[in-house]
Amino acid sequence: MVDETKVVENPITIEDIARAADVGIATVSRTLNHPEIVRKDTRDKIMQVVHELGYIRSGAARALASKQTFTVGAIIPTLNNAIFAACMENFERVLSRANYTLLITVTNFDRDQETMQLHKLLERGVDAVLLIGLDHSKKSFALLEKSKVCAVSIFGSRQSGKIPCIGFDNRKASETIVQHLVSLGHKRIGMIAGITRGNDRARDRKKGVISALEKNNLVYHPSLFIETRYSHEHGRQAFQTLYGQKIKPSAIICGNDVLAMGALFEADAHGIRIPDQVSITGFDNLPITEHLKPALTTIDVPSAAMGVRAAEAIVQKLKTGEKIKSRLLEANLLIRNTTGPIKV
Amino acid sequence: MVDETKVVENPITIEDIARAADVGIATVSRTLNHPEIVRKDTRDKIMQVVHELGYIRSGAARALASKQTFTVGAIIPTLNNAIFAACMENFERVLSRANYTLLITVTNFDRDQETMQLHKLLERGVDAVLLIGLDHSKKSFALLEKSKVCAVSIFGSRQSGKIPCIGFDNRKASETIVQHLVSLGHKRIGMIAGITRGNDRARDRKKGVISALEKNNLVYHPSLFIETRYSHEHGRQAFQTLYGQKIKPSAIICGNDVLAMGALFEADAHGIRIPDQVSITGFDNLPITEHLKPALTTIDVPSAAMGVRAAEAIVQKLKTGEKIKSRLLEANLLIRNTTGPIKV
DNA sequence: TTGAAAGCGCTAACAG
DNA sequence: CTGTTAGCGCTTTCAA
Repeated sequence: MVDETKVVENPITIEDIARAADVGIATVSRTLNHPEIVRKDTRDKIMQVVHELGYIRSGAARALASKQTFTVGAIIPTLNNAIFAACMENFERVLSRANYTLLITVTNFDRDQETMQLHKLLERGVDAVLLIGLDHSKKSFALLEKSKVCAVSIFGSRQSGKIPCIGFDNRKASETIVQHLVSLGHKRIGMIAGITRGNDRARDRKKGVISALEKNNLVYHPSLFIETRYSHEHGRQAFQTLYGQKIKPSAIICGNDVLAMGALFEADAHGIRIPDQVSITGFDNLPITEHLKPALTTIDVPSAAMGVRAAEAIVQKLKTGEKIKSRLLEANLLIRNTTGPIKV
Repeated sequence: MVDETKVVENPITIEDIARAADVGIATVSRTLNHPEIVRKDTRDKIMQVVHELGYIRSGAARALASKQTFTVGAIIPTLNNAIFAACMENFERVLSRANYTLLITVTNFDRDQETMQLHKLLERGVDAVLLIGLDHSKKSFALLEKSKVCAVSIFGSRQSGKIPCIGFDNRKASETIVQHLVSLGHKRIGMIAGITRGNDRARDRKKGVISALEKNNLVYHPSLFIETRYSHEHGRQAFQTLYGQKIKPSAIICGNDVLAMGALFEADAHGIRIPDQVSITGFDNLPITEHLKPALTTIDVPSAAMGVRAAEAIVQKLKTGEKIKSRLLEANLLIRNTTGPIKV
């Protein structure tokens, strides 16, 4: 704790302002928090002093006295996927406008990590927490319940009873993909899924594919279903594995766009024509996918909307106490050029 | 402030622990902060109670009493560019391991916005601040100076005297690109630059190109230099503009990879062969660029390294008071397949 | 409208 | 090694 730099970080306090403006500290506090209940001239005088002295309020003291930090925590798997980054960007923007600051922590898809992060956020006194999906550790749920902190989940499908969820139906979206493929005549369908353990979104996407397969009386070939981490490289590798099978799938559904792009790249590298030889689908609709050639058929996940809605709901709740309602947004299939009729 | 939900957020306090463990509150505080100076059995007893009661420390009270929040703020232009997202991911990881939490705010390349965000972070009592580049408002610098908060800048080139900078030489990197192009015989070189106003990185990259052009006795055609926002769409558009000129450039240098990809997409859409008809270069080395076909020639910006180094330096400084040294990291040219010899 | 004063929950001397 | 106590800077009754 030896540190000459942190001496008197922000020496000037509300008392200094009060003294300089010749008023009581309560009045200063009031003009800062509820200007309308302070007479205009005292208020003006105070604000002038505030600016002159470059006063910066102590959030810590404020939080301690008021039990509010004007801070919201988000616990996300990673920032390395544009889908989360975009979502956070919007989430932050809305929060920021309402004067909240965003605390971000990353779990790297590890639930225990998530629990620890949640604990830390709670210590920091966040007024609300944003979580991804519904798959959380018992301890996390216990913490949420005990702390009674305002919590919202996004990206998830189910209307979990535990915390309100502003998401979309991952499973249904997957089924839409299968339906589309089936309508093109595909029968032997494979999948490059994300790791489903501890990830309800990945699991729902996979389940959706399997159930839609069965609904269409198509056989589900476990050997054509690979689970792998989200990266271009893993997508490429998985594609190679699938396409290396004696009986190749005519269509490959990918758990997200990153995986799909990996598959596309690998196909391209081997001169495999898409969609003539294999159809490929993604999931997320990353901005770049529409520019690819062929443009990726994918699910348009409402990531920005979820970020915005979640932030709005949180701000609303924090301001008025209005309960947050779960809500399912649209996630539509975008048919582009990586899927096509099966060739006989 | 009417809100039945925020009643008794975390009712249990250090006093409850002290009482339940039959010790003084100071001892509880000690076992939580400096366990080594507490006798093992009292410590154990206390920790047991802590876990039993699910005690969560009040960061606000801690901060108020100790003048430390264990919180670091980052002010970045956007999360929508993978280069920043990746950098933040690494920054957060290192901070998190040292028990710091990351506060992220986004400016959307607006300096006034940045100043406001900085002010907010300072109110929140961040122990340190991360900034992008060296181009900040006077007010921002004043705030930094006055608050004496630990600040670090990344992505910048210059060894600014104001705040330590862990970056790389944007200008030199640009010159390398020109050099490469010149060695391939290119003479008529254009550029799709980012908006340089309020953005020293974009400015340095552009300056580097211009000065290298002059060094090589090539003429700088202002009409071949476009400044535009960072997006695929703007890249495409700018490419179209440049390639629509009566005398087309034989090489186009892009201010970042997003712009370069836009150019690539647009060229592709018009059947313009890269690099046969035009050479194109990027800047950043986004993960996807190596998978593109043709793979993008670009500058390998050490974004992850900057995130890690900055976080390490901050943690070090906060722990030991050790001053943060500015440092320039390597940013090398990656010659891939979007650049080739000029055809006569 | 304003001021005085009582905490908010914790850390860090200080004394034992 | 442990307990007592004085704040940290602010919000918020409660009176005036």
